[in-house]
Amino acid sequence: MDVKDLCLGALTYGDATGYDLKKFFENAFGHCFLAGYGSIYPALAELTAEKLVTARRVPGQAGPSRKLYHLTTAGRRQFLAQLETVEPQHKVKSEFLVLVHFSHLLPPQRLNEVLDRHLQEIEQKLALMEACEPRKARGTLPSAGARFAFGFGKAMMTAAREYIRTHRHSLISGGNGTNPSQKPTRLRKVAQAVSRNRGYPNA
Amino acid sequence: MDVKDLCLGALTYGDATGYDLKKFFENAFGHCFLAGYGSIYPALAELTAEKLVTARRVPGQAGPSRKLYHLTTAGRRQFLAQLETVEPQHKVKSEFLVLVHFSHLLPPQRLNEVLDRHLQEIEQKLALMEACEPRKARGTLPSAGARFAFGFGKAMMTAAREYIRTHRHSLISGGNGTNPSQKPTRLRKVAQAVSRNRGYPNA
DNA sequence: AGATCCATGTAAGGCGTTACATGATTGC
DNA sequence: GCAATCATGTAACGCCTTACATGGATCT
Repeated sequence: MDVKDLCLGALTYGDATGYDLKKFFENAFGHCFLAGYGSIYPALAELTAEKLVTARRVPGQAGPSRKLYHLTTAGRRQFLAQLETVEPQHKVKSEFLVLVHFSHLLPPQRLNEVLDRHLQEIEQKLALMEACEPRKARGTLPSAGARFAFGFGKAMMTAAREYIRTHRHSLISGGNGTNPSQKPTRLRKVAQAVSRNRGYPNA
Repeated sequence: MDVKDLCLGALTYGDATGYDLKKFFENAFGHCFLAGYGSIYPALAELTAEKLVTARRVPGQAGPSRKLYHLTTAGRRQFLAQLETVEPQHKVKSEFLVLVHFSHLLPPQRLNEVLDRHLQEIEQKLALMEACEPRKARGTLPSAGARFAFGFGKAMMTAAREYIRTHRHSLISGGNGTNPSQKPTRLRKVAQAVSRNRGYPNA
């Protein structure tokens, strides 16, 4: 599932410009799938070439010349097929957690900054989601799926916030800083602690 | 923060081979930062060229010829500097949530499969984490940071599981399938519902 | 008048993923 | 003997990110 598919999906809700799509992605998928203009416009060009969408120029109007994209029947069919065949992955890439993992190598002040900033970001995103909540916002997205995905995001962020709030003390109390007085952990032991790992592909 | 940095970080725990590093990443960062051999070996080669690590061949021994990597002083210094300067991001890319968002376009059976499989995966990862829990596993990683990062991952997965369990009914009850009887949502309206979006970069 | 929004694109580069290639050793 | 584990690497490809380039319209 790439940006092209996401565009097809978004266009099931109606015609839109590349610019609209970006905004839509921020509102509807901000917590689970971001895409920038640098991905969207090339994606739309390819989709047009594949006849999965059609482009219609809308010159007059307010603002600069726009290009309204429209989902074709083939495009809709392809999207539905895609939905049935992709294996739904859920990946987290968190430099934040890596940093925290190594908090014993961090100056306490920096650690606090990192923690505070992360809490702030969570608060911010939560507020943003609140603002375009499916049920009450104008231009509602009423589908049960949209509500579920939204609620999921909110649940995750709330849980993250709670965890940080209730556990951050454990990071600061355990006298850290530049103190190298711990008996070194052997990496190889840790690596082999759990042998047969089903669940992680090679590559 | 890329795979190179992660390797430096792991090597603060002691010397290791590329193979060990992969295992270590799975155990310690499986829930927040995965890396495959295709990233790790090139990363180690570059780090060696930059003199941030040194490689020592260990020929005899059991198994094939191994290369033990060792963090140099410069490497350690660079890692510490990195920890202080990187901005800690936390990104989620979830095709799962996208799929669920569009559940009204999915056959109910497929939806259930997707949900069940995701629950299964959560359960699996939870079990895996349980197995290499910092406190009780051999080769313990005793740092408060490691415990925090671990607990965070567990909290997220538990929250996800609970959310899916308690809300999945809302996806199935609302008669979906191939029923196109809803008044169409205008995408442009949704896109513009929340205007000034602080928090998402352009690009 | 200046900032911000609307709007569309291109180009290079970065980084990771996937697939391929190889081979010894250990356990069943 | 066969499968799995240990072990190291390469090469191509894919996809996104970042930066650049441009310009009218609206709001303050």
